Amino acid sequence: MRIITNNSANGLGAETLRRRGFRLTGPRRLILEMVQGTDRHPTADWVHRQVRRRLSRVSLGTVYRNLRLLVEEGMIKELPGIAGPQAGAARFDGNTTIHHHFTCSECGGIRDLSEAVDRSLDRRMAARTGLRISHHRIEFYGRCPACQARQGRRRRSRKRR
Amino acid sequence: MRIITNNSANGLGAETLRRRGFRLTGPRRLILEMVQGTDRHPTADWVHRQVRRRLSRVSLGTVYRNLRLLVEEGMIKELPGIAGPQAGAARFDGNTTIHHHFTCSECGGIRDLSEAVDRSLDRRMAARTGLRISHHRIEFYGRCPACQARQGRRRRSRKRR
DNA sequence: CTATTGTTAGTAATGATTCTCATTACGAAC
DNA sequence: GTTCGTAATGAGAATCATTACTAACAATAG
Ligand SMILES: [Mn+2]
Ligand SMILES: [Mn+2]
Ligand SMILES: [Zn+2]
Ligand SMILES: [Zn+2]
Repeated sequence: MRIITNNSANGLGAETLRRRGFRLTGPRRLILEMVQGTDRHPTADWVHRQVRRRLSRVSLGTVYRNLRLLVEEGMIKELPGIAGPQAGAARFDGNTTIHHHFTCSECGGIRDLSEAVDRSLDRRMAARTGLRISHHRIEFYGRCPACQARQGRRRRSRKRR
Repeated sequence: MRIITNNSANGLGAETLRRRGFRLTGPRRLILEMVQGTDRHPTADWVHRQVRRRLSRVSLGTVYRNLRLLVEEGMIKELPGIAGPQAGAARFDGNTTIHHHFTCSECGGIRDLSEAVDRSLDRRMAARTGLRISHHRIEFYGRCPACQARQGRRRRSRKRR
């Protein structure tokens, strides 16, 4: 067979790739694994650094190219810009289920919130406005525990993303 | 007096400027007016084009500088990245009240939603997660009436922002 | 008047992302 | 296994949005 044998965990992944005739190449598999294997909603740059630890020759262009491809295939998602420090860089999410986020307005860290999504909100809003709504996402903001710990001082300390 | 005489409508504006010792200069006033005078959540580039119709020599740098300043002063807000086409450019909002948005996933247009904001959601979420939440914003997605009109065909037609 | 501070236009510099192109890896068919 | 068409990649140029820097000017304080 010409595609992957393992990776059966994320069934959709391999299946989608096969259907579209894509190969799960070395770089591509690593990129997918990195995004799926973390909950930090990484930037392309972070993924690149991680991938290079295993395949040192992978280029940043390949990382972008494949991230976009994987998003298109629905295997990962892209998080529309986040407020706060470190804005301006795309972030990716291996968790493709619908869920909301908490963003620390100080360090820019993003956490998944497991609370259920209220589909009825879409219906109600649609009814009131006449708009056709496909979905919604809620972004919560505040300071994360870590940032609350190191009180006031040392604010503005941008942390690597 | 050394500041503005009119512009009393958006009281906070003039007041804030005076307090901080800022002047409401020509370029600055126009930039503020442009953002406050539209509901299209414009990009810096759009504001620049508008301002130039009145003061043709205003530079893009000045627009950015003042947009950031006005955001810092709380006179306008910046919308953290929006999904869909035309992502990647900051958007500004003259409506400083807390409100939610509807974004057309096809043309990228953004509409204000006047529905009330549920502050209790913050409290409930905070209680459940232990996070300290300052606020939240909800982004609804779908296709706007206009995009629904010109059906299927002519999709992917990026429109100027 | 003179020093200080606020503002600006113009332009160079950045950071993130996309594009281009020559090269390589694969898989299917001889 | 050699050949051939296509997918995928690395390297670097190009593009876009944004910021930084600079020199000149204007308003204000003393
Ligand atoms: Mn997530
Ligand atoms: Mn708005
Ligand atoms: Zn934090
Ligand atoms: Zn639309």
